[in-house]
Amino acid sequence: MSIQARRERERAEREKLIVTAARELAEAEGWDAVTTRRLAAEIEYSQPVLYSHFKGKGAIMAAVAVEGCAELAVEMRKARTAAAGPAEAVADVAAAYAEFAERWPALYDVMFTHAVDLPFASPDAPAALHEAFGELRETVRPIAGEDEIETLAETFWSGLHGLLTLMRNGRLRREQHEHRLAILIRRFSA
Amino acid sequence: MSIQARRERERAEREKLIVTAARELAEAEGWDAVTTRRLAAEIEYSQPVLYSHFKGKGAIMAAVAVEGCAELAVEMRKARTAAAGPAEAVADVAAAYAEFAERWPALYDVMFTHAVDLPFASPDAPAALHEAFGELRETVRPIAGEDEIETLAETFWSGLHGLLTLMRNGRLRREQHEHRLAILIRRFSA
DNA sequence: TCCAACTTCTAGCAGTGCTAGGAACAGAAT
DNA sequence: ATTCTGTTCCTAGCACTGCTAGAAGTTGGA
Repeated sequence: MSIQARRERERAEREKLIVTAARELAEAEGWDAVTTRRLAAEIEYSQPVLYSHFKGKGAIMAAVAVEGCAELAVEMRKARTAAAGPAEAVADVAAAYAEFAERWPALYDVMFTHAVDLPFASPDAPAALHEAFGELRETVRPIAGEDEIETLAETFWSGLHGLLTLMRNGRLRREQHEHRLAILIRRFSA
Repeated sequence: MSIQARRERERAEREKLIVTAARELAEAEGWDAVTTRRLAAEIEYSQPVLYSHFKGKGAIMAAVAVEGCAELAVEMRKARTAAAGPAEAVADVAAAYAEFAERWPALYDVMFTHAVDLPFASPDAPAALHEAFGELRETVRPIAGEDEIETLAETFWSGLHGLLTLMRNGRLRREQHEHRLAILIRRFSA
């Protein structure tokens, strides 16, 4: 029994290692650099080992995405609970979201831009996804007015997401980022 | 002279053919299906011909993106000039934008999601890009309040872009689309 | 008819995600 | 101590990608 337990533990560690290596490599050199060969070399195993853990490269990316969602949820929760009031919470959570996306662009991409096949807006989405969205929902709850909360949260999220993605791929003037963020927050807090 | 003119004309036609074929293939089967081999077969020439017109696949995608921007600009202008007033213009242009993105998802992707290397938020961006953004700018001008118009346009655009992209890759509940659009418009028209 | 210039194609490179089949290893049984 | 058995792992290879060098073909003018 014990030796099988050790094996399973080691397997789990290696799986974690794969996800971490993929994430770090993506963050350092972009997702294009994350090839199965390169990733295999990074974890010092051969390619087929990856496929004994994950169905394919997409599944590895999905695992990274889920990890990212969990961390984003933590960041937003910290911002929300530390805020002085509802209006400040909106601003602080938005800032936390933007900082997260700016600090981990590759991670952010795989979470919300790349087409990883994960159930998202549905009950059987991974818990981390629900947690992250839940933070947004709780943040906008006090400023909902007559709007349906869940839908408002989706809309506010879209605003943030649009700002970040369009800026990151060069569609928006970078130096206006803070101004745009302020406009979005003001228009949603009113 | 004349025969050289004919050759240049034929070359231009073939270039147009490449762009059109790429666009149609992408729209029919997604950008993953747009390989240089497939595209070459579609236009009934060999692969290297593509490279005599464009620097690479990325340049072909960029050409499709520019074409898309021009069409989007036309759609938005129609919506804006036909609107009864400033508030209606915002709603109608937003709707036109959303409909465009929904009708041509692959085209929309290459315009604003894929990392085609085109200058965007800069003076030397293609004219079509300026026209499209100009429509957004003119639309929000009357509702700017104390916000800087260009920056407000960027922010409103981000909202629309976020709504469309997050919905299209499954991050948002599709059936709430109209509600989210209404919330965005209301929050920006106020 | 020959030539020069241009156009277009064939064939190939190095890289991708993924997988079949065999080698090497472990622990258990003799 | 040795053989057996089942698992783990790697080598080698598939069909594909974007891209390109160099050969083959075509064209219009001398």
